[in-house]
Amino acid sequence: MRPDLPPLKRQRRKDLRPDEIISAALLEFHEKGYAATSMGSIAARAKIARSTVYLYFPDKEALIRQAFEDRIAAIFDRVQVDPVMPDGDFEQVFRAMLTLIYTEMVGSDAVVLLRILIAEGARMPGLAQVYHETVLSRVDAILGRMVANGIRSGDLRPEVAAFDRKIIVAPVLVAAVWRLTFDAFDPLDMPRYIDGHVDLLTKGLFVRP
Amino acid sequence: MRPDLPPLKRQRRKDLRPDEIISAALLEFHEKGYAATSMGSIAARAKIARSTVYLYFPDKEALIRQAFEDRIAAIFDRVQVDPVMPDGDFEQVFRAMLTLIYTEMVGSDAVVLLRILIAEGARMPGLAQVYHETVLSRVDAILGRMVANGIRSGDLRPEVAAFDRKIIVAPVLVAAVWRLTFDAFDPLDMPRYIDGHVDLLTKGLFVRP
DNA sequence: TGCCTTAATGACACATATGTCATTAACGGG
DNA sequence: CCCGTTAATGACATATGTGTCATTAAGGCA
Repeated sequence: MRPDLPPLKRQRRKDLRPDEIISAALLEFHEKGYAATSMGSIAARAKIARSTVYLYFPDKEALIRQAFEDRIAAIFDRVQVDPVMPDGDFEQVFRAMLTLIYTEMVGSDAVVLLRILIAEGARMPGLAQVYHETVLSRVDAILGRMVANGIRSGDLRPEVAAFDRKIIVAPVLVAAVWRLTFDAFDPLDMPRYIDGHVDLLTKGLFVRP
Repeated sequence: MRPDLPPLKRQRRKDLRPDEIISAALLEFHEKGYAATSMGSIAARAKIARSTVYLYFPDKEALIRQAFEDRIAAIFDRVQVDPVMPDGDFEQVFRAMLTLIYTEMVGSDAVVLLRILIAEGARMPGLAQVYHETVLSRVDAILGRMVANGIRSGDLRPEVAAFDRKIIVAPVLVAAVWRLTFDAFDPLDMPRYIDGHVDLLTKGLFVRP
């Protein structure tokens, strides 16, 4: 807890408010869950009056909506800037891609969004659809291109083209969920986990017949 | 909506109440989520007065606790009765095991429990721990034995022993989450999904070098 | 049949959340 | 420096939920 910073000017403050509120909200959501979080506790966390929140967001759903848009956009910005996909060995390509997804998704504070999506997605179809369009289908498209390249270059088995590609990245989601739910009493060894994931992808479980 | 059945006797009714209430609760949880569901709506769904619920469960958490115990036990009962694990081809073993898990977990109405666990697990450590002990570690142990057998028989690569075995079944969890959240506008082709999963496990993505 | 046990109910007191609005006071321009 | 603008506030009216308890009535039993 750092000491109070010198107060900002009024106009500047107003510009920053929405983001301050969203950050406070995400912390609250993380601790209590979306449904169980009240506008009051969000305001308290942001150190403003409850009614002030309503100056910026009509209600809690608008708030979570904005949070999704902002944070997802931020992730894609970061990834876009730094698309380190080595050209060479296909195993390296997979490892790089997965490591990127692991750190961006599992590491960042945006995991809360994933939990909210799973918990409330069915009740907020808009959210689920936006997430599907902006994240999942994009990731799937990228994976699709990678797989196509791999098959063309002869590195990947042609049958892989028929895969539901969710299978390929499924362990990432499980890692995220695990950290949210079970990490306290059964922590995940991330490097080992990633190694296993890459190894499974490249070689499968079986000895060559 | 079937017509009202003849009312049961008083004593018999009392015995059945807890289960009736749990069923009603699971339906409500499914529709509105755990946190957003009130005791009132559960009672309404079960067609009893709200105060009657308190006759059987002290509060909502006790209710969800009981629901977990009952339904998980039921699943294990069903599986125990019918442990069809073919001895022969190891690919068949995996396919049988995965199909069983897929139908029991993804198919059954107990998926709601998974969603609740993800959504509220961090706030209800008891739940998460019970689930971890009764389901996850058991499944992991079974998988561990299968893998050990496979390595001994020479079917599986020895490196697989070092895997975090969550990786092997991760696609199951993703399928469950997908159906809860995105199935409405991007339905999952389950047979194709399972095929892909088995194929990935047995052969990996790569052509043999 | 008619009493007695007890499952079930409805009402009460209390707590917490929401959304609105008149009022306040901090800033920034003239 | 002071006044007008407006970001921020606190209080109000309303709604929804919780847990308890005295009362009711359904049904088992003599």
